[in-house]
Amino acid sequence: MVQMRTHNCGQLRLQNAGEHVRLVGWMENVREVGNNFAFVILRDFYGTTQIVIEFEEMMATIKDLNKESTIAVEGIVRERSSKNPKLPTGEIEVVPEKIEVLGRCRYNSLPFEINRSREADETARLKYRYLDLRNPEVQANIILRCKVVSALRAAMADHDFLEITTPILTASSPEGARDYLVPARKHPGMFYALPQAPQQFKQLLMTAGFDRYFQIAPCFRDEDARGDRSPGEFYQLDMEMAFATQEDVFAVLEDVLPPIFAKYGKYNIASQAPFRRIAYNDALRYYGSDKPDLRIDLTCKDVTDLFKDTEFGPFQGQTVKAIDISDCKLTRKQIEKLLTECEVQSGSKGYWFKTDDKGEIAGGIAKFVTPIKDQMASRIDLSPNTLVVLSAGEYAVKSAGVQIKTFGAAVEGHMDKERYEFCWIVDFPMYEIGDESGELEFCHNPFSMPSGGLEVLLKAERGEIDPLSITADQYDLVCNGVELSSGAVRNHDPEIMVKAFELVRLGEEDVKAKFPAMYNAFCYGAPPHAGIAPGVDRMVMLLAGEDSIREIIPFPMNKNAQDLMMGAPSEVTQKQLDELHIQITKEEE
RNA sequence: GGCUCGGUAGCGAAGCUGGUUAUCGCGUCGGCCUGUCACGCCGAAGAUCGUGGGUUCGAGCCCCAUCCGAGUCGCCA
Repeated sequence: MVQMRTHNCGQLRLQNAGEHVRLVGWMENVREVGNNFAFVILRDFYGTTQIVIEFEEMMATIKDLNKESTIAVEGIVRERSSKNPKLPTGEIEVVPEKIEVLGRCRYNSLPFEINRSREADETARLKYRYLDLRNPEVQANIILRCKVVSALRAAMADHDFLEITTPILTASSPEGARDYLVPARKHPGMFYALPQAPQQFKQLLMTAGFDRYFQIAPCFRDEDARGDRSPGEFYQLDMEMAFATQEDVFAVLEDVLPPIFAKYGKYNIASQAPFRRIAYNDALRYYGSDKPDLRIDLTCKDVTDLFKDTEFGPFQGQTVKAIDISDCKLTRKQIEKLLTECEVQSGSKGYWFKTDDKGEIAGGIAKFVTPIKDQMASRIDLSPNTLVVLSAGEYAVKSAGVQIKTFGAAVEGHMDKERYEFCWIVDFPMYEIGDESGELEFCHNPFSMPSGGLEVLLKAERGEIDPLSITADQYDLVCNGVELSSGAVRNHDPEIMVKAFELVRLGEEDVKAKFPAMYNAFCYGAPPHAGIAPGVDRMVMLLAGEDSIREIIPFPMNKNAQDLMMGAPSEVTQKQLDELHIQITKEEE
């Protein structure tokens, strides 16, 4: 009985010299040196090993093969006469007695070069993802993902969480994103939906008496993609705890995440527990964003009152925010280029001035700042060589947020990239005035417990407080400016639920109609519970230091939610459609 | 759907103010080379410049339309 292999390609060392071995793998490269002399690089999952071809007969076998064919090599391990210290197996080589072809690569030109696949056109990479993934660099991200998922599972189990799977075919939910629908064969005209998150199931598990639940949960949302958002499907570390508070949830993740970030992250410095808590309103006030990047030391200051009597048109009667950036060596041209970048992203114009070597105000809108220099200096740092970037108007806050991230990354000395900075954003508003309706609406989701419970809602109902001032026990986990996760203390009390709905002109019937299972379940005695669901893909993306979420997904779809490799979505047969009682109507031209 | 950027041999790029034979690197094929390791040297093949129309004596380059891709906004509790 012949073994497929005795060793892998990353394994052999000098002490193996003289052993008879059998290796298998892909023929990565052939370096011919002389007539009947060549080096073949054999690659498998574990590494590469050099094979020396010294005879005519074997040379013929090799020459007959295209690169990336799979072969088996049987032979003797030998100490190299010229070693390569850069390679783990660089001290040895294998002298083959027999070479066997296992899987012929039928093409002598590949859609891209394996070891440079990351530079190739993304469409080609996705279509030939199985070749792209042969690149050890690309493979490394998937390996990292596996390790991180295992570590998360182990850590959650350590904290006494049970992994419980929840249905993939479920009911369409009226809240949130667009659902993926699945026609029900046995129920003409009816549909299942793929879950946007196991939200309701996990809350029902709490109601059922499970104390700590988690799941590496697939979630499906039919929304457009982004660099950090995969279209269609993604994974969450979904968790929920019964009889728990916000701080209980924080404590679990503050315990689970830092060691994993420290061990698997590209950068090995990660903030430790407790993570900073920043109120939603403060996050906007100081960072212009509800997902601040705390690696950046810049904050924005309100200078609206200083420009009360300004002659500068764009600032007249507007909110004005300023960001002071010390020790800035950017030229005028560079500053304006960055400002333009910010404008594209935030959709509103930015302004600037700076202080020169002597601390005099110069450049940009200097003319309008000089008269109020002293007041300005009491508000922000105006020491020499400080750049001040400003934004004004309705979107001043958001614009300032973009400016902080852009200039923070561009101006030297204001951002330590090589670390992971976590923070909790807390005290989210419960309600907001809807853009379209102009009326009070839920700000995020209606499952969250309003801080202060029923009492607060009643006060708002009686007009004693502004409903917009009500906050929810809801929180986001943010890392390096990336929203990793949203969570909340849930509203487990049917009475408070109905009252919360009444404030947005809905009532008990709406709650029952929208969330029948949960509403009914909560009427049988529910535990107070809280949870969160960090995005696994985004976490791995941060750990790998990648900018595109597709780099850490084994088989990603493209921006248009197509799987180019499998050819999905695709048309189906008429028979399939008939069974599902589905008729296709052609879109009119 | 809006905006921005892009599409040039199998792959990655260059291509000036429109000018005659469209460059360069990698890969492929052939030759040389017995210690390479991103091997080296010599040579060759390989391009409807995304597509369609227009301007022009002349278009990879300018104009119009259109397709495809990426980023971003909308959207995503």
